[in-house]
Amino acid sequence: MKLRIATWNVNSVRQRLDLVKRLAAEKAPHVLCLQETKVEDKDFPLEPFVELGYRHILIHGMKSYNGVAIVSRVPLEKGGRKGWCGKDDCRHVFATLPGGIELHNVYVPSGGDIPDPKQNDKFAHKLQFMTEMAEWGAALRDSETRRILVGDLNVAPLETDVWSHKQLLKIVSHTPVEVDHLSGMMAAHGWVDAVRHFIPPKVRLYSWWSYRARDWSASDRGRRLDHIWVSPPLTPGLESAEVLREARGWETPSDHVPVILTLKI
DNA sequence: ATGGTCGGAAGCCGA
Repeated sequence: MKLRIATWNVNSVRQRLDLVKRLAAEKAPHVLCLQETKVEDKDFPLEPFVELGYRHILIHGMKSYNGVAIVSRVPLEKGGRKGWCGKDDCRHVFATLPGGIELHNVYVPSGGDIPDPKQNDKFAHKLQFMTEMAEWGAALRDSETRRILVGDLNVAPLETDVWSHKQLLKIVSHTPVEVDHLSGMMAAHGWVDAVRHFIPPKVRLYSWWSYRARDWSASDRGRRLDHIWVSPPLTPGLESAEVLREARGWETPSDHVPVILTLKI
């Protein structure tokens, strides 16, 4: 069968229900991975998702900050949550999809403003988070397991993943140390960037635009912070990938847009 | 070089 997976940092799931509905209508992903749901589990709006056919739901949220969820039209098995850096601040949920495919939905810390781990605890946390995810990925590594990692990784690794490589070298999300950590995380497990598999690295590609721009589309100062990675056994089945730029122009948008992968399983 | 805008909380913080 074909499986379509979307990842989307919604910046409050309760504020974005109409747009989730629109995404479901227009793209019909089987599985939708959300970040920054910003809601405790007891207050998560389950009903609207069930009505859209997403009956299988895994949530991991807290008050105000962070929060991740997997909602699915296909059964989810062996679901769980994982904490990183000695805390559980609701940044990782995982589940097994039909066919035994492991799916991980991750929200990497943003990292604050100052790109120096000595001066900025949030930046130190971000680097530590990626270091631990690299170790985790290395330990899991094998040649058979079909595994998918999606989420807001808060790093734009390529020069074409930002509007100006030169101007963002000292801006958190595109500093060399962050790109190194993300590359390390990728190499440790042998992850393949499923989006760049289809959209060549020379092509500019963004998934996030700041709310602060007067005209996000005209200035187009975006970054590609949202990613879908797959383990090597899944690469032969990759069919297409898309970053839904138009969603940034929807009414009361998130500052991130959905990233969608279709694969044969 | 600076400030611009969201969301959720509560009388600011994190993005």
